[in-house]
Amino acid sequence: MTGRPGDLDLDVLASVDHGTSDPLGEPIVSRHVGDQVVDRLVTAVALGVYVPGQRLPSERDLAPMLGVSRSTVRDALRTLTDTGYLEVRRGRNGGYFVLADWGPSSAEMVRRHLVPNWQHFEALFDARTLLEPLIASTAAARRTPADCEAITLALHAYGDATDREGSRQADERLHRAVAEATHNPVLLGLSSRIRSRVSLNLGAEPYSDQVRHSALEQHKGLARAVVDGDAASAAEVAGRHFTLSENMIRDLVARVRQDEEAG
Amino acid sequence: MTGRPGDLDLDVLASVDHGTSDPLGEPIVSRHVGDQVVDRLVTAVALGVYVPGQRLPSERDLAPMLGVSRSTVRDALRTLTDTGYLEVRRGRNGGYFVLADWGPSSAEMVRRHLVPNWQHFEALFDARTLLEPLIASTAAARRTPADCEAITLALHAYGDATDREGSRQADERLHRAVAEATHNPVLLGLSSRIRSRVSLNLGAEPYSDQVRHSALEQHKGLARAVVDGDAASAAEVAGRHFTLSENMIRDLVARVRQDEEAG
DNA sequence: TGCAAATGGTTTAAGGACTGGACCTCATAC
DNA sequence: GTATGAGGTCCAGTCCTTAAACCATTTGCA
Repeated sequence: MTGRPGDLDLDVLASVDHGTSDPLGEPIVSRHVGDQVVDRLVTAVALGVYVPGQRLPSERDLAPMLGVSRSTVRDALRTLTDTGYLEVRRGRNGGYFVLADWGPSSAEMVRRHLVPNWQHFEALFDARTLLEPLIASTAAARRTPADCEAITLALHAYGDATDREGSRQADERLHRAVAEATHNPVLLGLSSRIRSRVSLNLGAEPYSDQVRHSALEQHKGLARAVVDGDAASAAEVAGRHFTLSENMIRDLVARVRQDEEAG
Repeated sequence: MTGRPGDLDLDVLASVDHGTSDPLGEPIVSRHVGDQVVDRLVTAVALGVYVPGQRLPSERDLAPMLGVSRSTVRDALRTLTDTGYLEVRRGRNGGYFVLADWGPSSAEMVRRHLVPNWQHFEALFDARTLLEPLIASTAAARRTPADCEAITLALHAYGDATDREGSRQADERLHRAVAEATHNPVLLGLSSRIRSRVSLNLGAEPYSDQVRHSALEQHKGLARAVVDGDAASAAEVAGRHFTLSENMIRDLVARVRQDEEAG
């Protein structure tokens, strides 16, 4: 998040990575409060807390929510507006609105974010494909009746979703419900952060009726396995689910790269 | 790391946790550069990069290493000295020296850090007991000849270690070598951070000849399984290994708590 | 029709964190 | 005994952040 506008998020994994090699050695980058606000807002949108077209809370409301001054919030919102992620309207009923087009398959997005950081994403997807099965099986082993209810509700919401936005929100909600069933805050945070990292740079994963259909099936399978307490099956389904999504993104990037070489 | 001296590290998991619940809502805490320097230094010692009695690099050397000004480094070193983690000597051949006693079973340490944050540790140990088997089995599946060599060397170093400090360093090295064999930076960072979080608040895990003996056996088993490419066995050994260490710490805290109630 | 309200936009003063550099003090190796 | 390599002190300047007051624009509603 350090950097010129139009260049958000080169430090993919900054929060997940770092500390990897020896503790000294790597220079310290100061995390300005302003940058952190930008991060939070982007994450909120990435996770579907605010959907395209929706109005964010007003500057005066966000400031206390985030525990920073209004000026700082303004800076962050300004950055996001300049970058083209938000639109600002003045006057009563004005505010900052999430723009629709920082979406998924925009080839521009892929070219700007995915391709240059592809090795980060390789690592991220790989980790996800390893971690999510663990989370799923742990959830299956530990779920309570309340968890089962939440998972079931989320699953139904996913079935009911009609558009991409709805699907994304429901997807987030379901996976979150599963992660919550592990009753371990570390795993929950991990899963949540990985998911936001992914969707944050993708807007959303590739989407089509066919994809949605198989995702729905997998989600059903995942939910059932967790609710049934079948850890092995939960892990297996989760593995397939995230491998599928990994492959789709791989294809997407490959296509864009081909276009790049061709054009 | 925000806080009065003598109270380092109340935010266990801050880097592993956070982002858990909704992205807004939680107030932003500014991560001063100075605090980050403290973090790095503590981590470095926790991971055994600098051992008790050893001299840290001079202020003037640390500044460029960490990419901050000397004044900032001084602040951090000052904090650590005030807290009793470092000792400072002036004059030629002076410098900051790691003190011996912010070690392990110091009941004071346990009382001050472990007990008040016990729920964090529960979560942390739980996560570790879940994640390390995954890391071990992944390592077993992906290890290269070079990895095997590193693991074998680390194992020998562990066998050769005679004192607690040596054991700790060798332990760190072995587990790191295993994590490296996953060839996934996310997992490596995760494992590394969890380990530093643990040893950072413990100084070291409980230690005795008997413990050392069974740990050595487990380390041998782990190394063999990874080198042999036996993923299932690697996971199983890792699970037992970290469960053991979890239980030892649980006992330690239980004892201190009893003393507290009794005394 | 016009005023009140809600929202973004602007300005300013003050405090704090960091930087960078100059200079001082201390202990010891040579 | 002195040069050297450490920490200790001070300071001017920059940038970030806060806090608070006030301006400008739109819209709902009386």
